[in-house]
Amino acid sequence: MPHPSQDLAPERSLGFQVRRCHRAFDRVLNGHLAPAGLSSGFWYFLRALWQENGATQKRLAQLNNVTEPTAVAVLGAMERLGVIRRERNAADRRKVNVFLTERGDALKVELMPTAQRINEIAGAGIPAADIDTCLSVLKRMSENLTAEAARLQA
Amino acid sequence: MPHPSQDLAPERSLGFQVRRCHRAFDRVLNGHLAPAGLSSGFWYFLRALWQENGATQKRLAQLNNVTEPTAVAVLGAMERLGVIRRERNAADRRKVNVFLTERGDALKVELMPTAQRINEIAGAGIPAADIDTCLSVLKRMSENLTAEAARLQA
DNA sequence: TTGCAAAACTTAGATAGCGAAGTATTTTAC
DNA sequence: GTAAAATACTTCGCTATCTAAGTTTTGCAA
Repeated sequence: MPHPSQDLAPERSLGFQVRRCHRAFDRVLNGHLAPAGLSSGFWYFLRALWQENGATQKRLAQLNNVTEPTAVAVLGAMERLGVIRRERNAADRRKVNVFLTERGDALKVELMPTAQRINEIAGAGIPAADIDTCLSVLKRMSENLTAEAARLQA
Repeated sequence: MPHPSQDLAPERSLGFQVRRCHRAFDRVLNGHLAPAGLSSGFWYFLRALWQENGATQKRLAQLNNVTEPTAVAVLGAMERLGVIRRERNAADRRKVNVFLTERGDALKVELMPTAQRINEIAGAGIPAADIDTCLSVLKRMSENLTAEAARLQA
């Protein structure tokens, strides 16, 4: 029987620490993006588009690990701001392809160094091997939990 | 000079993997709580109250790593649902102490095993030593980023 | 002792995320 | 060749989160 206090210790809880770390990343990302008039939600879609310009909304949602309604909302805001352009696919009219505008493309040069800097700040003073371990644990946990979410759905 | 594709690889990005993992945790937590009529936002406040029943809202926000307006919103919903009770502090009338109701207290028995189960699912197949490393890296990153957020503020 | 600063909470308005349900288009199956 | 199923997107309504600004209460200092 574990000691009662262990049951509750958030320090030892993966869920708690992941959430806490996510909130910290999000705050810093927003803090760096706000001066440019951007919000953290844009970042992940921009990165996906720098890799796959012209991707469909569904594809972008997948790359980004968000649902389609979220993608619709964020991409709508991005379109209104003029960083992307949406184009109905001629061959399959169910699809919408998303393209960066000139302005959206230009943000890459501006934002990539910022993102790298944030990752550097986050990892400051941590051995590279430990960071690699952490990355692979996070990846495996995401997979485990995604499988569980699918199981719950069914 | 790193290879261009490395710049963008989300797999290697701490921010990306933390966010992805957080979303996965949140989905599974919601999936387990929804049948009980609860949402994931309640969980962290309930756990804090199981440890410090009667804490002030400010204290709960700190334990939970959220801002005070967030605490107000979530605790308001919890009060409407009848799992907590708010009481103006007599000695210092600026403070509001938050207490679990009988119902809120009873949720502990129901929910703690669920939370432990979710952490077990997340960590399935991962060596304990790697999980410990991950936990300490996450903690350190949170600290690094919180310091940076404070620096940005100033 | 009064007046100003700090503390704790609240309100207002915004963004990001979700599930459920709806629409239009394409594919599949008979 | 048409009906049903699947796909891609959208809409709707909700929760959680933030920042900025406002209120009330307390404490400190001239």
